[in-house]
Amino acid sequence: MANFWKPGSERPVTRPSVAFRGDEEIPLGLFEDSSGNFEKRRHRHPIYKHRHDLLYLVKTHAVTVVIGETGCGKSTQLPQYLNEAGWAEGGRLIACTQPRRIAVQTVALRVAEEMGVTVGAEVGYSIRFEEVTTPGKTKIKFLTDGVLIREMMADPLLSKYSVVMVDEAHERSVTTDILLGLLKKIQKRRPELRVIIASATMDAANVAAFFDTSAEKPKVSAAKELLPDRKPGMISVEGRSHSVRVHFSLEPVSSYLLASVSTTLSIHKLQEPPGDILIFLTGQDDVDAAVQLITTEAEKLNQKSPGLLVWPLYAGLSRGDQELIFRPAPQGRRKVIVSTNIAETSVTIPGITYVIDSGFSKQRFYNPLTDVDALVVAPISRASAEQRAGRAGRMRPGKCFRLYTEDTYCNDMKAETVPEIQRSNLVSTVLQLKALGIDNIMRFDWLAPPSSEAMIRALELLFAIGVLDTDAKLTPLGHQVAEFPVEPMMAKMLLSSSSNSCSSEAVTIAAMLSVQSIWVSSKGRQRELDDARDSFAVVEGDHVTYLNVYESFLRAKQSPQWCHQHLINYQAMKTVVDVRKQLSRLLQQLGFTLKSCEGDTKGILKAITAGFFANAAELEPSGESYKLVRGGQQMHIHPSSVLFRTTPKWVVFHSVMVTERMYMREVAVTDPDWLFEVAPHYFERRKRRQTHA
DNA sequence: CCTCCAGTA
Repeated sequence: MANFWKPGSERPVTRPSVAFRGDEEIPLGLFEDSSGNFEKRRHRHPIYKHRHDLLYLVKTHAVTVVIGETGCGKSTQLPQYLNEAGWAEGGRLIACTQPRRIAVQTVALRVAEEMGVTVGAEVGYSIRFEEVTTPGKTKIKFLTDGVLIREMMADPLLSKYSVVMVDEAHERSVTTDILLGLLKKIQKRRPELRVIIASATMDAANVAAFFDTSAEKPKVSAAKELLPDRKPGMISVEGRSHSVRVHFSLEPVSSYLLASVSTTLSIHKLQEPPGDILIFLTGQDDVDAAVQLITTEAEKLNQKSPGLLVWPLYAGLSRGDQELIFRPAPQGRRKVIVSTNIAETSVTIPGITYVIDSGFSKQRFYNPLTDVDALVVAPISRASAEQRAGRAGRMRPGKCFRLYTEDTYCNDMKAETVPEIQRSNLVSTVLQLKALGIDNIMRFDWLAPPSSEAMIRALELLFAIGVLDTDAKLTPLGHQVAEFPVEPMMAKMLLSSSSNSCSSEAVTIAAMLSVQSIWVSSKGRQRELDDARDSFAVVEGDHVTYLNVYESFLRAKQSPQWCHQHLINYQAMKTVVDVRKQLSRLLQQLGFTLKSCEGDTKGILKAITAGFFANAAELEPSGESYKLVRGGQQMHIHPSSVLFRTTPKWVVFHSVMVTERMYMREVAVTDPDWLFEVAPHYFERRKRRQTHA
C-alpha cells in the first residue's frame, strides 16, 4: 500500500496558460487565513483587478469570453459592473444564465445582498415555477438557460436585453449549446447585443472561434466605427482555489471500488493532515457498497481512533439524507463522502481536502441506429478529471489521488467530454428549434453538430406523430405541442386526451412521469418497496398505477406522513403537483377544458397510445419477450413495472433502458385496433414493409 | 427473470 502512488508523478493542477491583459499572480498565501473578512476578500479581489479591462472588452466586442475558475467572482461581480457601467439603462435588462435552478437562486441572492437590495427588485431571477422580478424595475435578471430559450419563443430577438451572459458554458449542456447557437444568430440582426460567455476551462478557445464572425459580411448596415469588433475578446481571471497535488496510481487498478476503499484507509492510517475525503464513483450501487466497506474496515482497523464518518451522496437520496453531508465532522474525526458525479458540479461540499477519483462515470449515449438511449460506465475526460481534482482545493491546498496511471491520463482519456448534444436523442431539440422559426435544422450553426442520423431520426419521429408535415414544417398540432415543457410524445398524449375526455388524468400522468422517481431510495428494502408499489398496482399498467398513487396522495391531503408510510418521495410529489398545475394551465390556454373520465381507463389508455404509438411492442410467440414495432428489437418489461409478470399481448412504453437486455420502463397495455386508429398511416406503412421483407 | 450519472422548459 505504501508504494501505491508513484512519487515522481506528483504535480500541481495546471492553470490556463494563455496570455491575457493585465494578468497578475496572486500569492496563494494571501488566502490561507480564515479570519472574518475571508469570504468578502476572496470573492471580490480577483475579478475586481480586471474590472476596467472587462468593461472595455464588453464595450468594444460583440462577444467576450471570460475564463475564470470557480469563485473568481465572474458570476456575481461582473453583472454588477455591467449595471454600474450603464448597460441596464433605458429599460433594458442584463440577463445572466446558469445551467441549474439552484445556481440561479444562489447567485441572485448573493448579488442582491452585495448591492443592498431585495431580490425581485433591481436584481431578480426567473426559473421554472418561480418568477421573481419586477417589470420596469429589475435591471439584472438571473435565469436558467432553458427559461431564456422559452422566452425566445415570444421574443425571438431577445429585445428586452442589452447583454446576455451565459455562465458555466464549459459544461456544454444541450440547452447551453442551443442557446449559444441562437445568440450567434441573433447578433446578426442585433449587432448591438453583447454576449458574454463565462467558462472555467480552456475549451473556451473553441467557443471564441465559433463566435468569430469578423470574416463575414455584416447583415445590418451601420457606420463601421459604431459596430463592435466581431472577433471575440478574451480574458482570464484567477480563481480563489488553492493548489492541488495530483497523485497517479503506479499500476492500473483492477477494481476502482476496492482501490478507493484502500486509498481512503491509507489516508486515514498514514495520519495525513486533517481534512475530509471525497470519493468519485459511478453509480448508486458502487456508492452504497463503498460506504459499507469503508465503515466496516475502519472499525476493524482502529478501535481506539475516533475513526471515519462515512456518507453516501447521489441524486436518489432524500433531501434529508443529502443534508447530512454538509454537517461538519466532530473534532478529530474525518468525514468521507462517497459520491456519484453529482459532486463534480452540482453539489459543493465544504471542507474537502482529499479527492479520490475512480476515473469513471455513468454517461448517456444515444444510438441513432437503434434509436435507443444507453447508460454506460465510461472513462471521464481530462477536463472532468481536473474538475474533480479542483474539488480538493476550495478551502486550502489539497491532494487528489487518481485510481489510474498517468499514462492512461495522457494517452487514453479524451481532452473534453463529448458535448451532450452529440450523445442525445434530438426529438425535443429539433421541435424547439422549429418552434423558434429555424426551418433548416441541418444547416443550423451548431457549436458541435450532432450526427445527421440523429437529426433524421428526430425528424422522422416528429413527422410520425404529426408535429411536422411533409415539408418538415410545423403543423398546427406541432405549434401546440411546442408550447408544452414536456417531450413531444407526452405533449401529443396531452393534446389527444381531450377527445377521450380524460385530460385531467393525462396531465396527472404526464406530471408523474416528469419527475425522476416518485419512490424513495430503496437500497436493502426492495421487498418493502415492491409491496408498496403493488398496493397501488392495476392491470392497465404503470401509467394508471401512477394515477392511482396521485389520487391517493390527494385523498391523504398531501400528507408527508402518508408518503413516508407508502415509501413515496414527498418532495417528488410536491414537484408533481406544481408540474400538473403548469400543464393544466397550458392546456386551458389552448382552449381545452380539463375533463375527467371518472374511472373509464380505456380512454386513458387510448390517449397514452395516441402519444406513444411509436413505442409500441408486441409479445413474441414465446411469451417471454416483446418485439418493438419500430426497429424490431427484442425488449423486456422492466422488473420495476407492475406489468412485469402479466405480459399483455400489446404494450406501449415511455422509456427504454439498456443494460444486458433492453428494458421497457413505464409500460401501459394497448390494443392493435387503437394503434391503427390513432396512427393508421404509420402502422399501414410498417405492415407493408413487413410483408415485403 | 431486478435499475436508475446529472440537469431542465
